[in-house]
Amino acid sequence: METSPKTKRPPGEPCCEPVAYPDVAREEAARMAEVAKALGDPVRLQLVDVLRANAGKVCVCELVPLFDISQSTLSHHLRKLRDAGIVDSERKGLWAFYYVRPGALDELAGWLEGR
Amino acid sequence: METSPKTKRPPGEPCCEPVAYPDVAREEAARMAEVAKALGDPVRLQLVDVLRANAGKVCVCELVPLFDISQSTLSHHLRKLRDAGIVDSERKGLWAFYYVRPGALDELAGWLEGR
DNA sequence: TCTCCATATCGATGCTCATCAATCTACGAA
DNA sequence: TTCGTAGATTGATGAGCATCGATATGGAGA
Repeated sequence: METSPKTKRPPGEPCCEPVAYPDVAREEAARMAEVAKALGDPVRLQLVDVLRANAGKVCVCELVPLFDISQSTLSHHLRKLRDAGIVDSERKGLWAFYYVRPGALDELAGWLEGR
Repeated sequence: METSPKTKRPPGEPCCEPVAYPDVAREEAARMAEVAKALGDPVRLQLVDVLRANAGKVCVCELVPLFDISQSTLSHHLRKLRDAGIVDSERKGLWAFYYVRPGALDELAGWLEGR
């Protein structure tokens, strides 16, 4: 946890129970935070929502008209989601089909539910 | 959904099923994205983890030594979490006790679980 | 081959973020 | 009222982000 004291406990009465170390480890927290960060944009969250509702059937050309952003910006968001490991894509000829990777949201979902 | 076409469908065969509108509305997506964004930092995610594990018992002076960041940075993170509606605080004398607001994570958790 | 189309990438821009040291604000105790 | 302490705020800085238009890539069809 890299615990290096920045303030020393006052000599008097303590303010609360001993100490409270985080249950989740650094790497675990880093992984989940990365996923959360990728979902921390309304467009990307809705993208995941659409992709999840239409598993493997949505191509980018159908995604573009759903949002008031340029095609290049949408492509950028899809890349962010892919870099976070949330989605992946498959090309068929000219078109690219995106889908939510199975289990990609499980760890974060589980933690949010309180394990 | 503010659907204003940026590209026109080609006249030939369609690439996929009609269209796929997002299930989650704009405001819903914006709310959940705000929460996700606040959790999109490893320190903040671990902060929520600690606070949740020690409901109402952890004061800031116990939080500071857990992370390798300055006191002012920690305070900044706590404020972000409060602004996102995830945590709240209560002062007792010199000390401030933070806690996770009940139900604050429910909407996002529910969506992640697939409703 | 040449051309058109879907998608990705690039480069620029303005905004937001995480971080720190320094300072400010309350409050408790002496 | 004076002093020390817990926590918040401020101001600065460098990094990262969302967005765009323009351009590149690469497959399909003529």
